[in-house]
Amino acid sequence: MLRIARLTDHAIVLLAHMTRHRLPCVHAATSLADATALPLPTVQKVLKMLGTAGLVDSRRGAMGGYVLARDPAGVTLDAIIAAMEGPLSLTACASTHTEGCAEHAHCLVGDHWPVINEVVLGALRRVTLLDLARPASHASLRAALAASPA
Amino acid sequence: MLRIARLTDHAIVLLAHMTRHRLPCVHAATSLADATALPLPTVQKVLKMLGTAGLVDSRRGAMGGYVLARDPAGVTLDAIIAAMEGPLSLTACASTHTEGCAEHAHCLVGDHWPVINEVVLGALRRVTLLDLARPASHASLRAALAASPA
DNA sequence: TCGGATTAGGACTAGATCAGTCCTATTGGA
DNA sequence: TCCAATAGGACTGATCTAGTCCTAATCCGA
Repeated sequence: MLRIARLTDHAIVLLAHMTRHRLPCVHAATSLADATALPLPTVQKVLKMLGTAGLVDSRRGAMGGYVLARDPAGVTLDAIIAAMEGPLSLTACASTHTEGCAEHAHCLVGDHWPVINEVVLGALRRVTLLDLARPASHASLRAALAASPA
Repeated sequence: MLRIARLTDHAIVLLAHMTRHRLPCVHAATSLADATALPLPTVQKVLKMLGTAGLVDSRRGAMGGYVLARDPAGVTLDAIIAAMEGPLSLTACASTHTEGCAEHAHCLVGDHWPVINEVVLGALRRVTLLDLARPASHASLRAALAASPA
């Protein structure tokens, strides 16, 4: 467990596809749905969320569609997750560790969550969209991550 | 989001309490429920799961209860999460990346998940129960984690 | 030997969350 | 003016989770 939402997974697939096919620039939701074999309504929903988060730009009207808003090398995995699911917090305490946790008085552990949270976040921040879009051999990704001992 | 289950959070609170109060050795579920202000049935459920996973030992009968099965310094956060939620996998693809993912043919991203999964796992493996049980200032935890750049 | 204390194991229910779908309004180009 | 395409929101069905409860098994002490 501790898994990301499926919509987030879809978002990554879509963003990776847009990264690999940056030439036509504008991708209509329908063409993305075809290319990724995801249901169109779902693709539309995901793209809307990514647009709200500023990860993709949208163009309405005929010949409209979606474009990557930023350089794939600058888009980190944690940003994608945050766009789809809100800011990462392993527990309710992790972000704001005083409120939201009824047992805070008894829960001395709560003090540590923000730190742990930050460590996981750091791991996700080391992966960029460009890494994710690189097909097949993950030698490059592995190398990038090996820089810091896991 | 990307948060751990609440039962896992409870498990950590209980384990941390048992770590801090190792003198009486055997803790009855009732006394743990009192000490942590968690509902008794929930505490029982969590302890049962931790017992199955081998993190605590149980003694039935009068004067029975639960004891830590291992040295808190050797129990890592990822082991606790695994005990409560099964092995960590950020997506269905992450563990066994061929089956379980209907879109695998279109999803070139899937290749990267095991790597990312391992990085997050590594972060969680650096935190021990002893760290979590240490109250107040998380200087020690922060120091332990600072060993590897986040 | 008996009775009370305590865990083991499983089933069950109510609630929350999530994925997916659909509808209507808005926008832009031909 | 019409068609193509996104924007925004509401809605539903399915899935998962937390929490509760019940019965059986076990152990200690009187």
